[in-house]
Amino acid sequence: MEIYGYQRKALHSDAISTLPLYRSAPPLDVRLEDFELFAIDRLRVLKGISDGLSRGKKPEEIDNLAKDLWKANMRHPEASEVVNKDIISHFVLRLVYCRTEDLRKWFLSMETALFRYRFRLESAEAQRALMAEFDLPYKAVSNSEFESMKDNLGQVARSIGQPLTPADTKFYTVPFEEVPELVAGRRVFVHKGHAYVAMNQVVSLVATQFRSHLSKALILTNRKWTSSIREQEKDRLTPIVEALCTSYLGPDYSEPREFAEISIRDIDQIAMSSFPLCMRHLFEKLREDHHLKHGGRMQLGLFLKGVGLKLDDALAFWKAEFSQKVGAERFDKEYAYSIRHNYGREGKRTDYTPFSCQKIISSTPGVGDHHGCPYRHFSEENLRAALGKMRVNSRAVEDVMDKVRNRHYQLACTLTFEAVHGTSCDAGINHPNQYFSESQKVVQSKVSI
RNA sequence: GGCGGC
DNA sequence: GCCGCCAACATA
Ligand code: SF4
Repeated sequence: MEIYGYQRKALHSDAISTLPLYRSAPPLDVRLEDFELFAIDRLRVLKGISDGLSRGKKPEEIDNLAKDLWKANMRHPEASEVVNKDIISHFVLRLVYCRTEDLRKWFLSMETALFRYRFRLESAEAQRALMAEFDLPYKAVSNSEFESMKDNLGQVARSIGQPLTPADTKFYTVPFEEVPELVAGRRVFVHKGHAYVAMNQVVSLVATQFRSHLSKALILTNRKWTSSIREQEKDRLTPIVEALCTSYLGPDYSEPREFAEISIRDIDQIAMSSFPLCMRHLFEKLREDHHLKHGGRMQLGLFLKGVGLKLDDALAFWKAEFSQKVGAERFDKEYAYSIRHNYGREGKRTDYTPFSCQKIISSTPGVGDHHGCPYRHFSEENLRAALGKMRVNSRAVEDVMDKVRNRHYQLACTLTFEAVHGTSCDAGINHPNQYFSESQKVVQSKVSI
């Protein structure tokens, strides 16, 4: 419809698939209030996925999450309206999330994650139709062909750490020049000019397409919005869009508290994926010894507060460990007060800021202490071992050690961050909580590629 | 961990 | 032996 400057066209894939590609704008024969209701429902889904990602949930957990969220929010009493709701809600949210770089990025990631999950559920024919829409000329590998290639395919699969399971035998072929990265990385078997691409790889490629299309569309929408739509829809859509913008369901830093909550259940996953080495080490020692000395409790405790662990959860978390060592009653007596105090609930009621890198680096841990900065306070041997556990490749380890020798501990930490996440960190690391939130950003957008 | 109170 | 109170400080 010309409101969005798109032409209305039939969705080819509609006939067999319920997963739209959102390439054409929706017809507007919907009650105005439904625009908003639909959009809010979809927002709940995206927000839920976003939360799941930032809690370090694994891909299959995200799948389940997406499934539940979709079921819970995107129903419609009339079956025929389900697809409509899907499309309308998507386009309304485009208007809401097109306006800034950050909003676009968030929306893009969440929509892509959602798409990826839904794509996998489609039938083989529907998937092919969708791929055709994206000009991905893939051909399914027949059973007999698969059998004859089985050994070769299995070998490649094993070499990239994803051995074939009897259940998952879906492969596609494509002219090998279509997938240069996969070929270059030897992640696919190539035979007679054709690359044999596994289903999960196909999903990634399709998702990438989806992502890039949507990304461009969002930029376009942004322009149209500011230039014409906002004015044109002054009495209809615009108020709705504006209301949704300030909605409490927004992404990231718009809602510092509510959004960032971390629960005890997924704290281990998050520690693995996003804690800087100093905190990771404290965390592991705590789990191992069920105890930390004062300096460690301080450093880790405030950090966790900064990460979004609420007071009650913090108390439960520390108690669960400490009581194994000193007993619950002694925990209540000797440690609980101090935790509440750190959260600003006792005495002067100051909500203390977590320690910075400088503070940590200049601390002087004694024997039996586990706080401090590993780059500064670990022996070379221990540091190497620790970096190995974070799966930093040996090339990067040497770079890190080099910085350490020159006493550039924060730079060493930054290099570690970059090696672990495969992203550059131009800002540099100067606060553990900054490391954390920077890491979360990467983890979030990475999963949905 | 430090300081302080009984 | 019982207990209270304190420290911190990045940041888009
Ligand atoms: S540089 Fe900062 S964040 Fe990194 S380990 Fe040292 S103290 Fe922790």
